[in-house]
Amino acid sequence: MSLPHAILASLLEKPCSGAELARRFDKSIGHFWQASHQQIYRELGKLDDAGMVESTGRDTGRGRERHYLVLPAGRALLEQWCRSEAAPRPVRDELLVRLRAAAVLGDVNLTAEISRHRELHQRQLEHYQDIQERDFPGTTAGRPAGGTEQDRLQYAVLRAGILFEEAWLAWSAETLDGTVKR
Amino acid sequence: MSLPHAILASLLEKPCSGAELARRFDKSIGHFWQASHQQIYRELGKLDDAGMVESTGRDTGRGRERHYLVLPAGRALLEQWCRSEAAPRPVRDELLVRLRAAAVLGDVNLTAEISRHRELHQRQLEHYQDIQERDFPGTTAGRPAGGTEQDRLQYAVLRAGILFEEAWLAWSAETLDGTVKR
DNA sequence: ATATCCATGTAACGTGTTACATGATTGT
DNA sequence: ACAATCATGTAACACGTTACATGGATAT
Repeated sequence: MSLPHAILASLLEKPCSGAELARRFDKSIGHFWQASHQQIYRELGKLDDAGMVESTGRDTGRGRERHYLVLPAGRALLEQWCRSEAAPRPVRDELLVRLRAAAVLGDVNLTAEISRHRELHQRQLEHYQDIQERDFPGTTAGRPAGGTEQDRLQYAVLRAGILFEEAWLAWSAETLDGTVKR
Repeated sequence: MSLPHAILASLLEKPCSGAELARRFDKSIGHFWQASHQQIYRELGKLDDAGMVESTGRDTGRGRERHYLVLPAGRALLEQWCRSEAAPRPVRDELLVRLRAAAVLGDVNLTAEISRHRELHQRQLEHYQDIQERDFPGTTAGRPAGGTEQDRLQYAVLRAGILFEEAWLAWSAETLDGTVKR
């Protein structure tokens, strides 16, 4: 149940239209909470009905651009959610199910698929590193060169992405090493 | 779309009833692909209708135990799926959304929540390590002490869980260090 | 004017979650 | 007989995905 909150956070940072929100999602929050434009429009509608956001151009219908703005109630909701507790989601990965299935079937070789994933993760890691260079220059590992509390939080989020991709790379390296080459 | 395949793999390993499947799920495949018993019954019904599995005790209705067995068609389906390609799912983590929101709000301290997650991940890691000791004794890191291809695949799956939890621990350590203590 | 693209929106479906209901089994 | 428990199942809903439809804006 974090999509509405992710939307509120993004809108709070900068009010915008649904389409722009969808685009911005792809480039920031979407790195760890994805949503299609249909989901976003749906949630924006609900948030509007609930009085959490305000939309310019009511009753404008289809092709008309609508701008959204977070209302105080929306900010309060986000803050409350932000202070609440939630359990971490367990891992959910299809490739691991495939590995388990291959272990049962006994005659499926997953080397190529693991390599393919490895390259995808490699590319994702490079992407994150590019963002790091752009947004947090002068930082090679650990903590940012300085900056506000907000910078540190943003950096922490990016850092999580980097560490996960690195974990994937480490895993695929040792797995390819152990399952095939020997 | 991997739940039916996860079920097929688990059933192929050992035919059983829906309830037992649900229980076994919690302890093995469920570590990286969770499902409630309702989901499992639903999928078992579909797999049965599709002729992928066979169930003893047709028309037995509610409280009657039903045993399921994978049919050749089911095995073929699993094998085909196992050879297919799929993109890795991007990270999806609520805590990171919270961090982003906190960065926007500016007055929410997430230290306690991060610590709490850290402990949960620590426990999960220990759980995986217990499994490692039990199922792959004599292995401290890297690859198992020997064994069949199937052992190596199973080990790789477990290893993925371990590496992810370690990545979480590394992240939370450096984040707690960078965001608060200074 | 018409082709193209963009923003918004609808519809249908699949997957995941929560709550509850019913029939069998077991223990007392 | 009765309670407790277990296995199976239903219902309703939230979330996510895919495909498509409509209105407006832009360019030729």
